[in-house]
Amino acid sequence: MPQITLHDLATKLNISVSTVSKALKGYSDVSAKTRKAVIDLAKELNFTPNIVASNLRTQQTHTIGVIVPTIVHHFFSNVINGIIKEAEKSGYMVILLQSNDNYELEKKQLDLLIKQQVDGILISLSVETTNFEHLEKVQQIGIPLVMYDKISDAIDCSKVLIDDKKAAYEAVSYLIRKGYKNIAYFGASLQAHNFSNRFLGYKQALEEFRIPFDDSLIYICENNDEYNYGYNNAEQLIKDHGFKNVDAVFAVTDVIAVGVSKFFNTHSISIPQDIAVFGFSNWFMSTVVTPALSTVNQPNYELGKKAIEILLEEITLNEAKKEITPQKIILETSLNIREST
Amino acid sequence: MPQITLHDLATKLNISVSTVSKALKGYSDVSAKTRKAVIDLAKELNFTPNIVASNLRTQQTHTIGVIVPTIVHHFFSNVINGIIKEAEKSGYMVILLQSNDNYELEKKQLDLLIKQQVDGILISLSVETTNFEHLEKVQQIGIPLVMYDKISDAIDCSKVLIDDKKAAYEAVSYLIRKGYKNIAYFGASLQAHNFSNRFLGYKQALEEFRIPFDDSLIYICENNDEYNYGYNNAEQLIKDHGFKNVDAVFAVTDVIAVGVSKFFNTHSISIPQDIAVFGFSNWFMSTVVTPALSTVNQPNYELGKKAIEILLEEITLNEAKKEITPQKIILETSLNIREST
DNA sequence: TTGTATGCGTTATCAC
DNA sequence: GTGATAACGCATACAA
Repeated sequence: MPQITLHDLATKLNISVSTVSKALKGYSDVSAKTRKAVIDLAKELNFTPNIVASNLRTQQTHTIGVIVPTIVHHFFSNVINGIIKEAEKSGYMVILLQSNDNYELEKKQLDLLIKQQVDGILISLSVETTNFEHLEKVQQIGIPLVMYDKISDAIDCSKVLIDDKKAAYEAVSYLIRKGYKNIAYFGASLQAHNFSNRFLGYKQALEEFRIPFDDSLIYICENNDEYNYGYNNAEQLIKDHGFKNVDAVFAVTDVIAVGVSKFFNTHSISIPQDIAVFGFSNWFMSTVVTPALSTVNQPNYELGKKAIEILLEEITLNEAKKEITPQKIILETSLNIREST
Repeated sequence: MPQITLHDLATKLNISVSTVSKALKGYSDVSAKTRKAVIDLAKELNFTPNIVASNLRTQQTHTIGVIVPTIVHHFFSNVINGIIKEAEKSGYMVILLQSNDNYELEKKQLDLLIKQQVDGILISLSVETTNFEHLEKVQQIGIPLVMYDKISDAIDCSKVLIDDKKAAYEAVSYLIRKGYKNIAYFGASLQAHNFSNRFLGYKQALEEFRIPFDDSLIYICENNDEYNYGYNNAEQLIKDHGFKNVDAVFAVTDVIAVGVSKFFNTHSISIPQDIAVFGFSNWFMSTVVTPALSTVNQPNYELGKKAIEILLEEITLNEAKKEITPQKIILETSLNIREST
């Protein structure tokens, strides 16, 4: 099944390849008659241009690379969904790579994308990433780069994210206003930009309401097993403080919060009467668990969509050799108050 | 930042482009000395071959296309994960597309992948797909095609899947042996290959144990809102039969089962004392809900991994102009018995 | 308005 | 062992 080429069309019509090319690309300097002839024949023979040849010629691949720490994750899979759908609308294909939150892998994958000559790159950083040379390299080569969710201020590029600090602040403030005073913080690695900001939001709320910060109420999960971390540390929390001296848990992810709830549920500690639980992310499951989880509603599909939109704009600018002005987009979050608080 | 080319290396070394190319590709007819010189210089200048030019020349893109009905789904995101990780190991990049269970979109996306000249395609069919010309087209063009999970026997290509009928049969048999007799079936669209087979498995188990099939115990969800379907039809089930005349629910997905459980939990129907609940797929959440859900354990990462392995084999055969013999791989499932039965 | 010539960077064939 | 040359298919500056 040999593919039809411009050359084939040209010989059949007894005209030159360049005229055929121009006709198909709608250039003005082709007579209406020949244009029609070319287009008709192309349709008849089901001609599709060889995209690889075109790529070589134009130095564009109409392909973008996306790096994500984990695919199997309600938040990220929604982001990916947003990215892919929008990209397709604009005729771009998405190459998806998973860094596994591993710095070395992330670095290697950026190199792969560079070699692949993608037109642009979207990345959410691995937790481990503290060195940014690999990202600078992308920029030096001149490939538009946009970060989403897990970003770093060390790199001057466009970013799409939420205000983690503010979101956490609002959640914890809500708890305090509701009368909760001894609020445990169930966090994840402070090395990660998002989580350290959520921690700051927690502290800010305490400060503002003049509640002393109590270090013994802080629990940090350093690995990825959030559910069990939530479950086990809920147990530890009760051991450490008894359930009379703690009246709420603010968890930085819904999965942690669900783990916490599971422990309380199976140990006759009632939510929210004995202890309230607040999550983060509005995962589908948070409505499903009993009692339904109060949580921070975080836009995920929207985030992916916005990120790719900006990237595509920058790709366009880049191809027109115009200056790119990095922008930082902060998407709105809100609180979903349900039964657990 | 102009990329280094073979030509650059050649002029710097005062040798020809073809020699440089051969040296880098390890051809035997290059003296050890020049080979070393070339390789050293390439390393020094950080030369990376232009992959697009190479693609044009070799007619391979080292890219594979993956079509999935839904990305945001615990099962599929795990499959995707398996695919991507394995592909990367072999130096292949994955272009991911979501059909949204829409036939027209699926067709369009296959065309996109053809145009993109991917070396192979992995597809899980949309529920709507009953016409298979678009898949035949892929085969005619000569692009290796492998189906996973949602397959069709109408196309003669390799397939990787589980035995849905057997899995359902085993689950329902287990329930019957445990003493449950009035087992409701909570299914999804019978148009889908998987679900119709699960239904057959259900019926087979009843037959074998001489339990009469009761049409009024069959509930089918035609849309995608599985959770609410489970919840609402649990309600309907109780209305229709009362909870004395039904003692178990076999749901064809965990999400449905979780919806069912939620209804029972919030209406003082105890699981499994009043009614048992069995799910399908071993979603992470099935361990988390209370009571923990018994379910069919379905390999997901493995399925993706196996599918891409076969595809890569076929790509290799294809490039060597060798015959491809389609194979059908059935992966093993098992039962995870937990608290809900 | 149309055609010619050239280049994108790599690879493969075939002389030398 | 090395190099000149063509080819992959398309796009464009320039000539006619």
